[in-house]
Amino acid sequence: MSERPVVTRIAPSPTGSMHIGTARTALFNWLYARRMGGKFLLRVEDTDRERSTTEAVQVIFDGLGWLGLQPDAEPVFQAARSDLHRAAVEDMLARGSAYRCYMTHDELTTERETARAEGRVVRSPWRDTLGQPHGQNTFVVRLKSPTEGETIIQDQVKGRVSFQNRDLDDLILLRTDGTPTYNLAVVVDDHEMGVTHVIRGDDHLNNAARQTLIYQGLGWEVPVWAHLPLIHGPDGAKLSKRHGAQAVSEFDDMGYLPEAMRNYLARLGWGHGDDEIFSDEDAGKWFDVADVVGAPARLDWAKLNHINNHYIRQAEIGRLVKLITSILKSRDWPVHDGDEAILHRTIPLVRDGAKTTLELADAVVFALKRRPLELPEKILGMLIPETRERFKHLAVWLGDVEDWTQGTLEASLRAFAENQGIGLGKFGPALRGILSGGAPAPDLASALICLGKKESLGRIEDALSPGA
RNA sequence: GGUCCCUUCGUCUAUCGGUUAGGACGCCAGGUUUUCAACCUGGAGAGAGGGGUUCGACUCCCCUAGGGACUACCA
Repeated sequence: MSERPVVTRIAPSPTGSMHIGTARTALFNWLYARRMGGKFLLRVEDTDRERSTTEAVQVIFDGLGWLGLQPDAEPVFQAARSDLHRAAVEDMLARGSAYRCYMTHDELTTERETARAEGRVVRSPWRDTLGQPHGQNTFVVRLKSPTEGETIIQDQVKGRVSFQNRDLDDLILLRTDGTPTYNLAVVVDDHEMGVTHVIRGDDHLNNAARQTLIYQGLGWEVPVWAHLPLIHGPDGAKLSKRHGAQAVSEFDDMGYLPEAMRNYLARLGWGHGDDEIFSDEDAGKWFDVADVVGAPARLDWAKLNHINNHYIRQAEIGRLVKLITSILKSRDWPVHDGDEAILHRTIPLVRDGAKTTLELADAVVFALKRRPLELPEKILGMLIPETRERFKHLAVWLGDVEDWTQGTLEASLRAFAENQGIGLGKFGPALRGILSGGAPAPDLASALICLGKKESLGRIEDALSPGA
């Protein structure tokens, strides 16, 4: 289409939270820019000064940063560019593709009602009154859009979409206070920023027609459009709070890894053959907006969990140690100095079943407990005299194990069971209980490794001492 | 009301006129087993409905139904 290098952008407005749909739109823009060797830009649509606090803007930066979707240039702030927007309107006025409309609010309301009743679009009487002198000075500037013919959107996702121009009204470009409206600002900014591909939610598909008219009124080249279907909740309704999460930060809080989110979000509305788990590099090589599915996709927690589990298994242990430590601290769990080493050997042994880092944190607390452990009734109940006797032998038996490793410990435990003439099931549950204090714990050999020899024997000893 | 978009297993998708309609998640059954999980094996499960076009339609066209977006001097 265009010989220029590809430039994509994400243009969120600072609302105080970053919707997961916005995140996916950002991802697709980012991936497409990578695929085409182009640039991915960020524009903050902060023209609503009420909501656009610095905190709200920061939420966008944080969300993008967490997801690892860094823009390739400094962010652009829309509110700072109103001079540009106004200049563009002046130009349109000069070209005759825009006009001043002096309708009052009341007149507008009446016109809107009759227009609706007549099944047509709102029309301003000022549209064809050239250079009309007027007493009052309040006016808006409207786009003088064609009333015949049709406007075609060649959309990369939706295909060819046509609109009858008679159905498109003369939208307002400049308000009575002289500030630019959204549709105008978007067009001017995208043009100014050199955006070649507008990839955004399909709630803007209708706007694309109007914006095309603005481009034409300005004599500018229309960008390539790609309108992505929205993300819905598991029930098919628009994703909202009641579906569990909506904002990017919530996914972070729930223990999802950014790379898992990227992988999952990429698969939501897009596919590449049978590939399910893939790297950013692969996605960057494969992704094409033209391959995006046209229908809205539903958020599926089970699948997200599965992918997150995959990436938790892949993650570097040191990184997980940091993540888990901060989760524990946020839960007011007393993290001690030596705990980092414990986490380093515990995480690899318990991560396989963790769907989120929150679950990983749960899986790790048994190893972090301090002696003497408080044993729940259920475990105490298992410690009948016969079992206590057996654990005395076991303590000695394990005390003799020099090589405190998985294979050796497993063999040792089995040998002990055999030596006692019983099955592992006879004392395994009780042993796990006194080692973990009732908290979730992995298989016995793993649990022993997580705790280390000294701590393991200590916990057994505690359970056997009369005071326990 | 008007304009526009969407419709393959429960979910995400593959298929781009000719396939036993494939994969993944989930689910069910079995195996393994010291809890939970993980893991291994197997299984059930889909083209919204109706018309066309065609030798042949999930794929192209039309209608219906059902979802959704937009319809602000909000973005």
